[in-house]
Amino acid sequence: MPSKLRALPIDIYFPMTLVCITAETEMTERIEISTQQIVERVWLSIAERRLRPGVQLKEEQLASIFDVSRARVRQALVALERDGLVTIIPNRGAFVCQPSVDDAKDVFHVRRCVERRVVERLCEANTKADLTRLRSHVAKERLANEKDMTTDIIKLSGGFHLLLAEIVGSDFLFGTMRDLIARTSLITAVYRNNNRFNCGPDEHAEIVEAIAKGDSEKAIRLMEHHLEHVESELDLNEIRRPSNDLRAALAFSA
Amino acid sequence: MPSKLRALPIDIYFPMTLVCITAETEMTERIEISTQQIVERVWLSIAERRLRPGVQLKEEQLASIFDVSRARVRQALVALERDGLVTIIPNRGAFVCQPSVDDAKDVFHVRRCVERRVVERLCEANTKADLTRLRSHVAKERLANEKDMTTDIIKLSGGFHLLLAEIVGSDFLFGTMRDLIARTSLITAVYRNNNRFNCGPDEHAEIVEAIAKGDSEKAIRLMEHHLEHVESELDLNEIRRPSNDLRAALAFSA
DNA sequence: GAGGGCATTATTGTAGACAATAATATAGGT
DNA sequence: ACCTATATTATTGTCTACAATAATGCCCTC
Repeated sequence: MPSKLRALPIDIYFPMTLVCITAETEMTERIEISTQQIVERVWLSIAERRLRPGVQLKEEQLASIFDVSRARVRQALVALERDGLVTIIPNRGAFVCQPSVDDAKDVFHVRRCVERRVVERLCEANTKADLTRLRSHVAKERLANEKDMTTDIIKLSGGFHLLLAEIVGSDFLFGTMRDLIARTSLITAVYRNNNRFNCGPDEHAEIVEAIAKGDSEKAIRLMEHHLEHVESELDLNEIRRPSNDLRAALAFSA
Repeated sequence: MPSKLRALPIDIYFPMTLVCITAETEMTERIEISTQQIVERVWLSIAERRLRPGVQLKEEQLASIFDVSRARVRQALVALERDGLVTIIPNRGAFVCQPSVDDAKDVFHVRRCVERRVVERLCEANTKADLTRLRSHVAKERLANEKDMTTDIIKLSGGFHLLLAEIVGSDFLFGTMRDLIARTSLITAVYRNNNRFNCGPDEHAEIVEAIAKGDSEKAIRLMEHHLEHVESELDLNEIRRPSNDLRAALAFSA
């Protein structure tokens, strides 16, 4: 939410490699992992549905998995709680949130409201550079979809909406979108009724072109339709059983 | 933002007494102060303008002032950073944020957008109990204003907007409003050009009555006018010099 | 006298040990 | 056999000491 966030490229928020060992150094030499990186790794694991709602994130377990101190894990958990992805119960621990059906509707309602405004502002004012960024992003999404790279698909489809907010230029809106997308990921992870992750690149492409033409009315309609589409793919009855294999869930998917 | 927040009464977020020693117990007996309480105390100090932007919040200093361990202070600082009130620079420390003029405009823009929607929804659906709560809140504001109780005025004037969001019933909106109000407090603390704190109770009362009548158009107009009024009282040129007397700033104002 | 490098100091960051708490298993009584 | 009280265990919460880092002041050189 603070300005420093927006200054960084989108990819920083969704890094793929986290515990990486450079080829030059010995295997024994380990790269320190930051709090933010722990947050993002858990974020991704939740979004990819490897970490199920209700699972307890035990501090010591996480500490040993990431090979950091418990203190840093604690910080990361506090941050995740603020993002609405985990719930911390005092003296009990941190658990992956189990968003209710009402929570889901709430999030989608706010998204409709906020993204409508985002698209509106974007139609009023946008540069060629903005459109280039958007189109290149959609192209990346297409590629990821074709190659069936799940991790990338998740990162990029959320990233599209984040990119829209970033281009608008409001730090606060950007932060809000970030929150909303994190929650949406959790919600789709819990309730989605098919194998598609979030939203497809085609609908994104249409929105971009509407923005390019400055057709505010059409862009808003497309965005609303797009969000309704995502919401409609949810099955709001099924409740899934959580598994507790943390290590497997946090492992690399590739 | 999580649901448990909304369940609590508003006052929990703005407690007056923090380090309190009950009359029955010995003075030596000290009541443990929680992380949340540290957050709120700093929050209030910033809102009351006793803690100026740019001031460094040194961990050890805070720890000794509140008589808690540094670990707990650290947690509080992380939380405050999430609220956008302080900036943490690694290996340097935590500083009270210095919102730029652009930040200020950004926050007010989003507030106009969000609160417009809140009022709109409130006009569509509200119960007698809701209106009673709102009116009684405004009454409290009036009282605080008459008696010139600065701390209460700050708490309550922010609390009014928070209450609106709470009644709407969206957890996410509520969380967003909480963020916005925290930032607004900081902004008005830095840039306001007179001695009035935030917004007066009269404009709030008008808004409540418009909602009571279900006059959505008027309510929205009043809210927009109200926010413009608050914004217009800001002097966006003056830059004030920060002082470093932490202990005095965190002391009770009364 | 000014600028740059070095030692000192202040502050944050980390780790590990300990205390407090809640969940679980166990034994005893009805 | 089942419920309850107690002991055990697992987990979180907290504190203290130490390491790493950045800012400050000093001295030396040009």
